Amino acid sequence: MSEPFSRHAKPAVAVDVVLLTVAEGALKVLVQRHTDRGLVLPGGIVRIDEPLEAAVARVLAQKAHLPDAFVEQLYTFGAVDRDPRGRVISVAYYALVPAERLATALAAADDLLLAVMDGIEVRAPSRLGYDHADIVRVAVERLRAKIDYTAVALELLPAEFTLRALQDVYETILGVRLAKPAFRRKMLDRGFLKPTGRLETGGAHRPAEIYVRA
Amino acid sequence: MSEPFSRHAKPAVAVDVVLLTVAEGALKVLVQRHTDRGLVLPGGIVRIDEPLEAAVARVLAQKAHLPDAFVEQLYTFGAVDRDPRGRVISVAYYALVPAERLATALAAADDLLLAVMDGIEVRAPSRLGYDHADIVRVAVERLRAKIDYTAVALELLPAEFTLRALQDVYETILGVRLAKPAFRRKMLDRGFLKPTGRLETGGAHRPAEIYVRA
DNA sequence: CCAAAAGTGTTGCTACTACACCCATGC
DNA sequence: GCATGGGTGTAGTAGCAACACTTTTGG
Repeated sequence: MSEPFSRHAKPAVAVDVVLLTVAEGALKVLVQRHTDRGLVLPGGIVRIDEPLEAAVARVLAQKAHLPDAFVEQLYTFGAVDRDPRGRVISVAYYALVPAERLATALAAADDLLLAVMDGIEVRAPSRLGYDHADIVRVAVERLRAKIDYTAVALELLPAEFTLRALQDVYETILGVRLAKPAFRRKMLDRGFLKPTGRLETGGAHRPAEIYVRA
Repeated sequence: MSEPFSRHAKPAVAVDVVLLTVAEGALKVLVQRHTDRGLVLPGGIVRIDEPLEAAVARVLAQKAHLPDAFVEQLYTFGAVDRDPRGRVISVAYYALVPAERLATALAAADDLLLAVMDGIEVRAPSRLGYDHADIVRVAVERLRAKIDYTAVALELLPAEFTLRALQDVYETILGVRLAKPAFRRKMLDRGFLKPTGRLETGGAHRPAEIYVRA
């Protein structure tokens, strides 16, 4: 692939990934320790012959050992001074993954951790570098908006789940308590879910039915 | 501003603008004649020290003599082969403008014209170059989605307008006929509109009240 | 008075909320 | 049996669509 418009100095193009998951009743973001910038989102420079989605997949595979995940483009951040090293335009993506799928990656890489969200702000353990807190904010706002007219929440759960688990995901993301009967009926009416007929076991109460994605 | 990551070949970054307007009962998009690519969207390369929104404003000012307009980021298109001259990543924006504001620009520049939309596809007078038809499709889908939970439609009308004119804009964009009483009440209940008390004149029928944005 | 379009009132349906209740399990 | 959480039924309400109707202008 040739290099066009080479008379002008060019910005660098990066992708940054906001990988969100729900664990222990909280929304969390995958971040990585950066030597002199504190915590930052996983990301990387887009190669000259690499599609944007391929760059995202590469970042996810390298950093989080995730060969596949739900990924969607979020927004492109292009402020001139967002990176002190020079002009870097970042095409941000967000990814949704069930918490279980991150366990091995977190155990293997000691520079990765899950930062806890407090509403739409990253709270623990510290602020993010660059404009990455802004990017996370936009990602959570997008997720909150999408959650109640699409089935994206299912990306945060394993293949089989109960309605209670799904409701917990909604309540965690939206930061509100929802009424159980209304939630049940809304979800079932939409047709995103399919009952398996099988039941959960182990609780000291009536076992819940197990659902899968329709 | 320095140039980081200069060991690698970099993609060029461009902005492309989908400027939409409603005129003569049709949704139209501003396009420009390109010497060897047919019709294309107005756009330009982002300068090394220029924010993305500034590049958009520059394009709109140069091409359409619009110093200000409603503009929102749409999506970033990064397919490797989308431009045969080389790797160009395009951050697409859409803009909404009342048709009257385009009259002078269209009269002055003979390489600009308004292509007519047929649903979400550009119809007349011919196909667009590059992947610009895809970009327009995404823009119209976004507009259709936003129109019924935000006040963006008002950007397509002059400062003062009647409910009938607003309904025409909705019907044109969505491609459906709407019921007048339902439309009236929905718009008024939302609080986007403010009645002026003044009435339209001239029609051979009861004059309509004039509204402005709330 | 008539045509045309603006604007209103009324009814019925749908969807969501709130609340009360019943069901199945472990202990 | 009791505590716990899963699951259902029902009644009230808010929003929206359909339809019929009234109002105000020009001719």
